[in-house]
Amino acid sequence: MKLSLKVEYALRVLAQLGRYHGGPQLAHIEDLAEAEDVPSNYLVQILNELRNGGVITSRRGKQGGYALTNEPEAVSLFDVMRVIDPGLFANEPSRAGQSGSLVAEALNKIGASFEERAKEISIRDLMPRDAGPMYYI
Amino acid sequence: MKLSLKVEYALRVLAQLGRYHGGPQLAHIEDLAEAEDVPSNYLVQILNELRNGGVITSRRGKQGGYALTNEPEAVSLFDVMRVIDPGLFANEPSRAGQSGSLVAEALNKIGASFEERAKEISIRDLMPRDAGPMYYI
DNA sequence: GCTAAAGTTGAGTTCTTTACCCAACTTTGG
DNA sequence: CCAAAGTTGGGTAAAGAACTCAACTTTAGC
Repeated sequence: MKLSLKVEYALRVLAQLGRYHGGPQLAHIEDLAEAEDVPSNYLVQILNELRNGGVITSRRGKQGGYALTNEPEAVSLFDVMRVIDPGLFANEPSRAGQSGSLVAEALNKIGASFEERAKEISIRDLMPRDAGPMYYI
Repeated sequence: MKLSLKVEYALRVLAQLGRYHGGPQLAHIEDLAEAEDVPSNYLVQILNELRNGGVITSRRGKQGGYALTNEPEAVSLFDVMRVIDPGLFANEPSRAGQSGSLVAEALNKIGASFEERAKEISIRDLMPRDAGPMYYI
């Protein structure tokens, strides 16, 4: 399942934001980058897309940072992938050639079950079970 | 489900070879390319990989051509994808970062159901139901 | 109001992969 | 022997992936 690094990065970072969820502090780019081992310069782009996609919110300035928009259990991997890698779900296979339509139909079936599965897993599932919300005192 | 054109081409051509299956004639590159609307220069490569992967057999010289190695119902889309686009199933997601392993686990689950579905569909499913074997008299 | 710490924006870069093309070679039936 | 087929290996243009960088804006707190 050739998924892009970008998607992996996004999911790891969202899992990390999940740990911050419920706590009083916003997460900083540099902290996220370090905790999840993602190049911070690249992470900037990813966080931007997640914000434009409504998955996270941000605050500028001192005491700024990032947070999940919704509860971790309300955000599926599908939601994230749709924002980060839209081509993953958008593109229809071509129906050219004599067998084009039957092939397209078969590939769509596979794609549908992929999509379905991605909808069943949430950001909550990427967080350690035992950990409650993280408070930094 | 971002699948490569190459995979689509391969499936269309195999569907076409399915139509030849049971008949006395071998399929020629040019005929396959035209029937399934695949660039013949590129198709050469694809057929080569399918042969090296054991999915099809070939004969050289005059009266040469290509044919399926096995019955169409015995070849799954998974078998084809594994040969044409090995990276699709081979690569493990990285476990770096604090959330790496949970993310990898989740992505593997999605990958597994993708793989499973691909195994359930065969070349036979890409052929028109009503058509028996094609005989060219 | 300054200032330093944050996020914001947009452009640029390097590397790999994809989707091809082409020419020279080998095999084989008639 | 020769023409029609597959075989092999090289090459290439365009796109995408994975970053990097610099200049800008916002905001808390003194």
